[in-house]
Amino acid sequence: MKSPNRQFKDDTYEQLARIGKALSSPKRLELLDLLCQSPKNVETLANETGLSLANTSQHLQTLRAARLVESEKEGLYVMYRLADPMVCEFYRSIRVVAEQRLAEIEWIKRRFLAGRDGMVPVDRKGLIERINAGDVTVLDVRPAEEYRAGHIPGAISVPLRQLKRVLATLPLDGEIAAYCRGPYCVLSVEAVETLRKYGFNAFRLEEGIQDWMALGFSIAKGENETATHRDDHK
Amino acid sequence: MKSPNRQFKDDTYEQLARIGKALSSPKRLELLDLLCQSPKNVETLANETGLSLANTSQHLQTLRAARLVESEKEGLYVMYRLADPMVCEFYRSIRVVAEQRLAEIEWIKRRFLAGRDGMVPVDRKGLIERINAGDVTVLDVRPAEEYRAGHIPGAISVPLRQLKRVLATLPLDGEIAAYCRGPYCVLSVEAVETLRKYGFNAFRLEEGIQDWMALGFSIAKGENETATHRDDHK
DNA sequence: TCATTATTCAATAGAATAATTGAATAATGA
DNA sequence: TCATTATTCAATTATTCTATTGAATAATGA
Repeated sequence: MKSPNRQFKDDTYEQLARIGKALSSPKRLELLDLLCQSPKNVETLANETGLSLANTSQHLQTLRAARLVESEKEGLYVMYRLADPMVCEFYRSIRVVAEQRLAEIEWIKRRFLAGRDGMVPVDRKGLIERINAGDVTVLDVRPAEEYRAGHIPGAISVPLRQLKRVLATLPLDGEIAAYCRGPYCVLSVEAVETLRKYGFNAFRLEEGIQDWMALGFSIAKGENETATHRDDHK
Repeated sequence: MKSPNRQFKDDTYEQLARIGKALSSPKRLELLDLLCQSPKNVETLANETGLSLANTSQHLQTLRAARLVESEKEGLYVMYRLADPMVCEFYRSIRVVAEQRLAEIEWIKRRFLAGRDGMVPVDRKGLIERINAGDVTVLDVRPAEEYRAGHIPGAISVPLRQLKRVLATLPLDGEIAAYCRGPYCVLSVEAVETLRKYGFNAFRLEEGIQDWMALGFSIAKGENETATHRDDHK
């Protein structure tokens, strides 16, 4: 009964909606956010998101059906990764649109940071300049694996759990910036709280590695520089 | 029971998902596509999409709830428009991701164009160059209103229904390119079919005005140049 | 004022989606 | 081979979404 024109449009927009549907669940967006950092197995993703294993698996399969992620069996684990770096850019563009259009996001952020010591709104532009100039010690407080997959050049990998252990090696006189996965990740907030408690002059860098790239800066990949850094301070 | 961290994340991704949900329905994507061309009232949108009025209204309200579109009462009509030009860019980015990731879209396109005369795969790059050089007569076959809201510089507004009426004014010896709303719009396909039937050397330009802008080219706005053009040929 | 037109609202039924549970599968190493 | 571990599958329930219908609202002009 449908005209061929109508059929063509229906079929086509139906395909576009596959992408939209994949992005219509908060948990799937969180999974994408995590996968933008580095490939991960199902259990890791389940732990990070607070979803059950079966549920995580189902969401991942939905994302895979929309061809936004791919999976590969590696030994006993199934590793999920973005199907294409463009997916990460696209996720970022949703984030940007949402932040521009939905004032609620700003409120939620404020409410969360209010009372938290990591808060203090920083002159971000100045901070980024000082970081690029190498005037600031930069800590990458994500899991080491994510650091390896890509980090801000010169940043030191200090997964949050190890922070207390390396406090002694950090400069008490200079500035310290901590960053993590991006604006919705709270690792850096906690890192800054700890650092301040111990008297460091620490700030949170809201930008994650993807934002850093989007700002046009280069990134570094590969091994943890923690050890090296520790040696420097021995 | 939830930790503040978890609550923050849940709240935030819930907001992002508002955008995703808005994009999870084929019909809403089609509505966005149409609104990227120019503001429109509910009835026009209902006719273009084949939705009932009430249903169209509901979908539009969903889009408005996600702050992707805005509405304003103008006399007896309610005009809907994009809330921000960035929404159009964002819609385009979904389209690009979908076309890159979902091979199905290419199949659907091929299936539709197979047997249609508008098909003939054109050397698009060459065509665009010739258009920019002014070597091609370019027809904008969308409704006049959309032409007014923005068109390819030098293009002539010939809404599809008026095509037969202006055939006599078109050059039989040169090339003619027809474009419309973009790759999922079939106005230009029909225009090219008609033009060829009457012996013109006509091609379809798949790019819509948004794609044209994304290619870095300028656009023109304002009045219909049809009359002027007709005068040229009198 | 009343009739007309464009749009929205409200209620409903059917379809699709998400989370949960427990069972099934597949790779690994004992 | 068997037990273990990681993941997926299948079935169920609760929830949310979509399309439809008919009534309600709001602006317009007779």
